[in-house]
Amino acid sequence: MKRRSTPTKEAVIAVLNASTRAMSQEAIEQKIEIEIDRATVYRALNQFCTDGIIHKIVADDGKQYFAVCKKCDVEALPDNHFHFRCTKCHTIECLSSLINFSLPKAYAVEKFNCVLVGTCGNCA
Amino acid sequence: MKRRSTPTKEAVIAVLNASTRAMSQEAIEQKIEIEIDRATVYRALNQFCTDGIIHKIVADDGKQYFAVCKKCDVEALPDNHFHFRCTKCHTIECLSSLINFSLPKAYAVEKFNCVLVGTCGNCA
DNA sequence: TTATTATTGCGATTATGTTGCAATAATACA
DNA sequence: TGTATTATTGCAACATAATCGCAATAATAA
Ligand SMILES: [Mn+2]
Ligand SMILES: [Mn+2]
Ligand SMILES: [Zn+2]
Ligand SMILES: [Zn+2]
Repeated sequence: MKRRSTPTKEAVIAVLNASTRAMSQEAIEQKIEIEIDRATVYRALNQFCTDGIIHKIVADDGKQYFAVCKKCDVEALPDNHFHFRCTKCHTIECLSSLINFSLPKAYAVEKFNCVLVGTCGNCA
Repeated sequence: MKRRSTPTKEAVIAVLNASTRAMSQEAIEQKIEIEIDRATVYRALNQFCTDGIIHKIVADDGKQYFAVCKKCDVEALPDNHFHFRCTKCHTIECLSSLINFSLPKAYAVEKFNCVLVGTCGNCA
């Protein structure tokens, strides 16, 4: 499907680009000046995911978080890094440390969803 | 709170003990002979988690999975291992490989929620 | 300027999990 | 054994996160 540039999509990606953290739909909506419907934000986010512009993390709080994560595009597999969720300031960030793992024979990994949970440096 | 032994709780833990995989509430309910309400199953599962008998994984499909995971009780931190979710047979299993990670200064990890997603040996 | 169709807002819907409450039943103990 | 205590249960209602259908709107190409 062909893509169109719209104020909504520009606003969403602008917020993510300006953030050092992964953000939930709710957090994104709060940062955006204009009013955008929840469903529309999700549609934009899912589209960006499909297009490989951002990636999605599902955290242990059951929510989806989205991040641009500029560092990880050199990796063979997408999202091959840990994330850290701070239970105090309720943020998620992409860590630079790559994921080391070993698998039983014949297992094949396609993607990662790895979150470390605790207290971040700011909140320590 | 004092615990009581009931047919429901026995059934739930029996299913998990008999399984090599982590299971969702839905999967557990299907394995149990008797009819048990959804809320009751969740209450049993949450109680077992509180008591440290089982542990919970939130996968990238947004669902909670529960497993006994006998291997991990020697670890300092709970749940310090990867999980593997097979997108073909819709199961999650605890892997034996421990999680190696490095953190920025002053960060403190309290728990893990790490899932590798792909195709398992059976489905390869 | 016009036609095409991607995008949007809105409401409804799905999916997963939790909670309040009265009825039930497991346990302790007289 | 019989009784009191209260953990547990089933049911319905609720909560939250995310998706979907559809008609209206607007970005793009011709
Ligand atoms: Mn990331
Ligand atoms: Mn496990
Ligand atoms: Zn923090
Ligand atoms: Zn499989």
